[in-house]
Amino acid sequence: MDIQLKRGLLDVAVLAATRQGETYGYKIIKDLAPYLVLSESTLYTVLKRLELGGMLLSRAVEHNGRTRKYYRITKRGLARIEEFKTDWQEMLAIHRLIVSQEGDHE
Amino acid sequence: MDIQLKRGLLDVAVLAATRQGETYGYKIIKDLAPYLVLSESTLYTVLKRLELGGMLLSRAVEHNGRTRKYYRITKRGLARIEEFKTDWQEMLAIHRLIVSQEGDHE
DNA sequence: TGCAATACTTCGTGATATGATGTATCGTGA
DNA sequence: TCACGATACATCATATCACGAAGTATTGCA
Repeated sequence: MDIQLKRGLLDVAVLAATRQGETYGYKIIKDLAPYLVLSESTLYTVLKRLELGGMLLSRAVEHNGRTRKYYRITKRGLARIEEFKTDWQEMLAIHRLIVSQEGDHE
Repeated sequence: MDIQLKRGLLDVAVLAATRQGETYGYKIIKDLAPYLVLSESTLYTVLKRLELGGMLLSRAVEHNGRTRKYYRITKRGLARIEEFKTDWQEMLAIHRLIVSQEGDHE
């Protein structure tokens, strides 16, 4: 689907994926796949951004010889989701504007 | 509201604003203002992009000594709006994922 | 032995929104 | 008359961002 459209949901969708408890990058990709296709480079960029913004906390764990980074959502992360819900109301208004009034012309 | 969220609606909202007949940049800004705040630099960038993509056609008209560019939506522009409606269904699915299942943890 | 899956990282690129700035006219109020 | 806001469009520099490509390293299966 349209990249631009996806952009607004990306961060929040990743945050939502961490709500059920600690999880890690590769698993998030698999979990979100049915809803949202995102590449590894994109996801890890998002995770870094969210951690820098204080919305996620990470913890490195040795797993089968590889490092796995577990992420946990913070209060600020949860607040970000709430903020999204408000923004979504505005999105709905704009969406109505776009799909409505089709019979107005001709 | 969140810039990233707005991005996906920008082009389509501008297209929708041209559906009621020929209109011009400055008027589009005023018309969309209640729903979507966009600066002049953003709007004219969008208009140029849409025209390059064959979704809008422009016509320069002398008006009070200044040039005014009137825009008209094309078939491709209308198709773009239809495409958006499909994408929106996917958006709704992701939105449900984000706002739902809140009771799943703790 | 080779390939796919798992798991994370870095780099370069292209797309994009926006503020700042510029050009030009008209009407209004001090 | 002079400054300012509204009208109207354009360009440039900047910062953000999604993503493909490529790299590193292990496990397990054909």
